Amino acid sequence: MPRPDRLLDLIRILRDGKLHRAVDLAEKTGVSVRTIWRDMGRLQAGGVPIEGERGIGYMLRDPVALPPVALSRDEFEALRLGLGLVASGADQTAARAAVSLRAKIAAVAPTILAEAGSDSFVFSSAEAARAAPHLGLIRRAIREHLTLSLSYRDETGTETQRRIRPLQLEFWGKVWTLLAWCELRADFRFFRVDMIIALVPDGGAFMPEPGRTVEDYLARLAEP
Amino acid sequence: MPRPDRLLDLIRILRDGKLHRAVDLAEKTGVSVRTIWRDMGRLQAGGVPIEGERGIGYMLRDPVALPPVALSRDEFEALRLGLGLVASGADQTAARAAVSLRAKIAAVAPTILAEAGSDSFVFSSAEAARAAPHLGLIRRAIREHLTLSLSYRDETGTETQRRIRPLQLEFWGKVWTLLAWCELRADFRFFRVDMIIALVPDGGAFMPEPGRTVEDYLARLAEP
DNA sequence: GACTTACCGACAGAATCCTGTCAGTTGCCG
DNA sequence: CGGCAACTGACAGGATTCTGTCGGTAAGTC
Repeated sequence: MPRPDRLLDLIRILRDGKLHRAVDLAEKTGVSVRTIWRDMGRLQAGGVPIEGERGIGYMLRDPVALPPVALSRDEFEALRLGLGLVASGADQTAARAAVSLRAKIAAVAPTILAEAGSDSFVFSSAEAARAAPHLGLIRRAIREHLTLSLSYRDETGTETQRRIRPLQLEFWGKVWTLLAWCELRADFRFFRVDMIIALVPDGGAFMPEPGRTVEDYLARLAEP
Repeated sequence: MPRPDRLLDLIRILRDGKLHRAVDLAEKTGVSVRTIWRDMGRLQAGGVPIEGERGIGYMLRDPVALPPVALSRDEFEALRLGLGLVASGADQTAARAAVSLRAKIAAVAPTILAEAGSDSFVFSSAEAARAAPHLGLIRRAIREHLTLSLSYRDETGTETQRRIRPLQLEFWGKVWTLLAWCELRADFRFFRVDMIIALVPDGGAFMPEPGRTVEDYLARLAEP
């Protein structure tokens, strides 16, 4: 298994919030304990809040990432105006939060925009931008157990058509991935949402079946 | 020059908005044209909006990145409340923008948060979070030509103290970098803002000097 | 103090990536 | 149609990264 895939699987395993020993993670992923230590170092350096303790093991503190949004100048002004209104409102908690958020937004506004006078922001991640049009449908399909017809271009450029049962959306700080049961391959598959060419409901729905749910996938990761 | 550094320099060169031929970029960076084509493919795959045209050359469409912000649940609610107020206000332009932004934010809210009920967002980029405390001071120093005393840990873990003249902040979708004139080395240097240990005004200021400005640095990149 | 587990650097070998070269195709412009 | 320049795949060689092994330290728990 290539390293990038293993790193993602390690995060998925750790997301259960439980304690894990390196020796167990090594066994699950088929590498040595030394490599797991290197991997953990790599993930921690990359910002994943993993806590390791000698004599104890590893645990993941719950990370939640808000992907960046694209704002037009009007939207940005509306945001500032709205926060101004809340900041001067009667609700003290909301007012303090609005002040705090306004300060944070001011702190991160991009230098290029501020100085170049550009009229619009763009996604910091092109992948998140490309994924955005599909997220709503995917969420609804997951919620309502709808099957979707997917036109997909994988990383080698190969295009395929398939019918999928969407199970779980994940955001990795830059790209969205969709865990789905793929009927073409009769197995779980991960799809980069930004690499979806077309995605439409195909009129079908599915009942969660034993062996084909998120829990089944995670159980597969969890088994020795 | 290692590839990652070359990729950043290519972006810096292309940011002038002018047309560039691969053969010229190759000459500037000391690699073959084939490598420049590979580099361009890599940058485009990574979301940098470079346009290449046969018989013409390369040009960069202006990218602007809004880095993600950290929001507490209260802040997120204040944001939604504020946008709600603006959306129902008299200013039609602001109202439409608020509606639009609210939809965008709803579209990108992370799955984990929405479903897990977590109480806080975190930066999607740990580097951006670590950089945040320094950005305000750096911007002011750039604007007001203040010298700063910098305590810095480089990528090998080595700590140094230096006096710098901040010139330009750049955001690369995950990390902030600061271009400065470094008085210790008497040359331009790039600093990862998230790797700054401490940064304080040292009471000094500087007048822009020939040979030590952003324009001088860019001119150095631009020369054959 | 023993046990448990994280963590590290050094080394050798395997695997992967990068680069330059080469021959070729593709598309824009005049 | 020719000139220009982007763009591609294949190949060989060099550079870099990854991995496992080994001997070791550090820290938490009981």
